[in-house]
Amino acid sequence: MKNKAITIKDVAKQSGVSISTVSQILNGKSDKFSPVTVAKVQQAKADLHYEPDYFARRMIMKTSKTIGVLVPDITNPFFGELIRGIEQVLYQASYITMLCNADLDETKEQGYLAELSHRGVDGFIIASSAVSNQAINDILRTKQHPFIVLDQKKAEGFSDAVLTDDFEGGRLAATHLKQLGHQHVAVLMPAQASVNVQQRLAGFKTVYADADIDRIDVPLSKLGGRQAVPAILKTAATGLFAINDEIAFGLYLGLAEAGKQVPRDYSVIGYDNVEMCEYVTPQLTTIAQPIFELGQVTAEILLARIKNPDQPWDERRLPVKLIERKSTAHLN
Amino acid sequence: MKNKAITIKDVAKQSGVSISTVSQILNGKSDKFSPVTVAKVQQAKADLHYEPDYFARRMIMKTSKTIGVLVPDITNPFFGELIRGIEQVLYQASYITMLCNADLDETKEQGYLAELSHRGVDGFIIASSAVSNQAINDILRTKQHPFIVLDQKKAEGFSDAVLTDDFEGGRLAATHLKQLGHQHVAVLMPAQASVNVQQRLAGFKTVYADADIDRIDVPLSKLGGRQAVPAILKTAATGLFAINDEIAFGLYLGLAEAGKQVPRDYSVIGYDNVEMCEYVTPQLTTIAQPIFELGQVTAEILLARIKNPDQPWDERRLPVKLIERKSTAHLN
DNA sequence: TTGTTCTATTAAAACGTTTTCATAAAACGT
DNA sequence: ACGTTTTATGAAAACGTTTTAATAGAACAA
Repeated sequence: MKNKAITIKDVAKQSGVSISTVSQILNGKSDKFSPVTVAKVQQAKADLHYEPDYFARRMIMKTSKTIGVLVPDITNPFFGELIRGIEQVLYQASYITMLCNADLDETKEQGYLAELSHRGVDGFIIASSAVSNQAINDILRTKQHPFIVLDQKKAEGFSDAVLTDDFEGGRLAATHLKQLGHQHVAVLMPAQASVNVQQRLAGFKTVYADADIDRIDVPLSKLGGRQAVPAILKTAATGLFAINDEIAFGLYLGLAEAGKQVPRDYSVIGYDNVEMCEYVTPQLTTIAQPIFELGQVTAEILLARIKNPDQPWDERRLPVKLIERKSTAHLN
Repeated sequence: MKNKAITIKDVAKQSGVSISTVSQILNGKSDKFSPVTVAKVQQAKADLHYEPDYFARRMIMKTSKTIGVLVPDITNPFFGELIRGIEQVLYQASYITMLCNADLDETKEQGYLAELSHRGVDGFIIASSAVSNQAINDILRTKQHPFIVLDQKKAEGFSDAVLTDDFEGGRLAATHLKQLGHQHVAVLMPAQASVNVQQRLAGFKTVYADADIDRIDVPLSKLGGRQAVPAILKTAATGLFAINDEIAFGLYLGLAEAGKQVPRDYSVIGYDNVEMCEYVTPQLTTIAQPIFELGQVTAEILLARIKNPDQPWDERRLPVKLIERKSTAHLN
């Protein structure tokens, strides 16, 4: 770590000029200096393999070229894909991604948020629904950190937002099920869901009456879906709307364990269109979000805000579509 | 970002003591000062919500309480689980994880490595097999960064290492297939595989003769497995050893597309025991690595090395076991 | 009393940069 | 030839900490 680190002073000495000359030349102000001086400095830099000290530099610059990204569950491939999108544009803008996995633990999430703030990241992307508005206000808003939170309907116009058309997604899922003749359906989602998930339900309800919907509380995981099956069997539902694909995968196993077949006994439709949907049997019908693009757009908006903090709030809404595969069928 | 940031100077002024007094009290040297002074400082700190500037502090301390983690493909649930393990112990030691996703791109990987080094992370965990020894030497070894690379048989004893018993894993897979009566088998793995993958093959070969093995080159992805199926059909193999679960999942789809059934027509066995194995139909027989634990141990070893840079090299080998499920069956 | 050891505190140096402002030399205009 | 602008460079201030060494006073020992 401390292999007698070489500093700007060494470069200055080696090239026979002053420290400030070196600094300026190395920071793009070369045209203010004579070509020969510039050359000497470049040479010395190369010879010594000099790299400016990150911390010293940032102490003055007040910018770290780093974005903090907070996800709730890195194990969920949805977030994997999202991160890929985010990272792609961040990388090109030569920002580095500081990824933190809250692991569905709110305390941990708060801790990371504080820690990231503390470390002076230039901006935040929060893909975690557990984080409270309280925390956002305390840590981000008051410190005037640029940030953007995903999966969250912006209640008030005090931030940028990128969201997918969750309402339409819910509606799409419902009409598909209805068209297949399912009179009674169950929707599987967490008890206290994030706003975007609630939107899906709202859209769903434009098609099915409350009386025809059984809501079943499940955590957003495969295990959640699997364990929900006994509850499902008690209902009259034949169509199952899993609020994300993970739950749907769990349903597959739970249903199989109960001796039920998809789509003969139950039609199931997921949400997200994770890559795995295509590889599971039967292939999962689902509502596709443009996950990778979602990540890209999010990063772009954040970068834009950092560059120009005073621009008007931006809101981007991404489309959603039904992908019909083999897990839904006509009721007979 | 710069809401007239409050510095240690403000705290000093407010509590009527000197800067250095504040600094020392806030850094655990409280017992050198009178209780009343300590109280005043604590109070002022609380009142002002003072937090020491990260960069100023690190400039002197030369330690960032940060570990850089490099993974090749964040989309692969194996790495998701691995990261969870790593992060769990790092978090408890109040280190923060700086996660970078190389996205199977070697250039990007190098770039991240350099950038992380540049930013003075305290140590590296490299779970990426693409990174060359060349790069490791250039960036890590010469700068004396503590690091540990996973998925890599340590060729020379110049670093810590944690590895799973890949050789045994391969052997286990092979004997299972053999016991089921499969005379001819195919193994699916990348053309130039990392050392750990090669070990799996080596173990596999202790059971099957070269003549009975068809090696098929595939990338380590679902798509890879799927596209390998035509090649498989041309061989006499009835048992399929996918070098990781992702490939196996791909196989499922590819086989189905070719009108073949698992395990009736082909027995397939995977590697890793990713959570999804259980949720896929038929459930995937696989070689289980203790993924989460692997992450934990890795982080622990790295932390130990950071704390005590001169301790002898540590090498940990984790066990592996066969998980028999529904994707393998007796040949008839 | 007087020298000596503690005790509580602080001034100042250091960390490695960037940036601002001053300055000497050179070029220019008349 | 003389004042004025331009050009090339460097000295020093700043960034916000931690750490080291110094200091004044109190407590103590003889």
